[in-house]
Amino acid sequence: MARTSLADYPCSIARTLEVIGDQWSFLIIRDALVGRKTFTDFHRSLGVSRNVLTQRLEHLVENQVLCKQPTSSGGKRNLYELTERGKELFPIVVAMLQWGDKWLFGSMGEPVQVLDAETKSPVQKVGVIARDGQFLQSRDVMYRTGPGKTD
Amino acid sequence: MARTSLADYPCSIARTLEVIGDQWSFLIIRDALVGRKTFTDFHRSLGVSRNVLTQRLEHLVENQVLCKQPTSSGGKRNLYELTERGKELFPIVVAMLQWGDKWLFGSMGEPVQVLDAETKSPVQKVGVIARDGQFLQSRDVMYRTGPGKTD
DNA sequence: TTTTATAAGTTCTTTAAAGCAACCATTAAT
DNA sequence: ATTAATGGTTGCTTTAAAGAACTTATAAAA
Repeated sequence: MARTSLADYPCSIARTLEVIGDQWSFLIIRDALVGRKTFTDFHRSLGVSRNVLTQRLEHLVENQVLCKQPTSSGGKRNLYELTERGKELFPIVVAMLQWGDKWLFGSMGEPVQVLDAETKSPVQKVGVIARDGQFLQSRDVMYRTGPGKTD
Repeated sequence: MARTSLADYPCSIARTLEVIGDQWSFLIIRDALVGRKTFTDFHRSLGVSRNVLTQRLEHLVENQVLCKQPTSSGGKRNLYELTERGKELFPIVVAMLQWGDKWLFGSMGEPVQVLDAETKSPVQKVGVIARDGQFLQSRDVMYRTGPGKTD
């Protein structure tokens, strides 16, 4: 049967997953973050089937993560670029990258480094930081119902 | 056809997605982070079908994100708890939560707040931070091939 | 102590989606 | 003018997700 839609779950994580929570969407965003823009770029990079790629791009455009712009030359050719909303997925992508580096690449070291473009030094580890600047682990936090809680 | 396996992609993001990159795995981890441990807890919370849940739990155990412990009473009853590896997914989950709060909940405000348990104040926004402490956007970074790059 | 309920799966059927390949219409290069 | 590349679309096959029914074991209730 069809995958369950998470769009109406009263949970930001579930709703986020509804937008970007499949493998291809996520990898498209990764690709977009490093500058890929065309259908063929994505297709070659990912090895995803073309119909699925079409569908995913459409879905990301609908959800305003990407915007689709016809190229100057007109015709069918389009460019897919990250919107502001899409660009703000950046910390999630870097956090996943770092987690994979640490736990899935063992001794080889990371395949790609993320650097501050100005200073050329690697970025810090993405983490959850308290108001007072302390790094927090999952055991250091609690959860409270916020204003948008509906049920 | 079967979903393409990303396990051998030379990319930490792809490999991470192979471990946690479907909707249910992610939500299981969210649930585990807030303390849920049993099959039924997960099932009730997620509304996922039981066979799929079985499969996902197994996959997460295989990938050492969860560990499966028989309860003291013996029998079939198990507890699924996050390993260290699993707990380190915390920043990813919080980053997704915050993104969803900002972009998918509009005026209602966030449904759940994450607080520093000690001070009871909300945590900071998860972000990519440079060595010198500056918050970086996606346009502020560059990527470089690291030691683990194979092709 | 028999019945009932709950937990944790397993199995089966249906249906939707992923993968593959072939096809098509434009645009760009030769 | 011909060929190749781009950006898809269409149709087929296979797989996996959803849903419900069934199983076995433990715990609780009567």
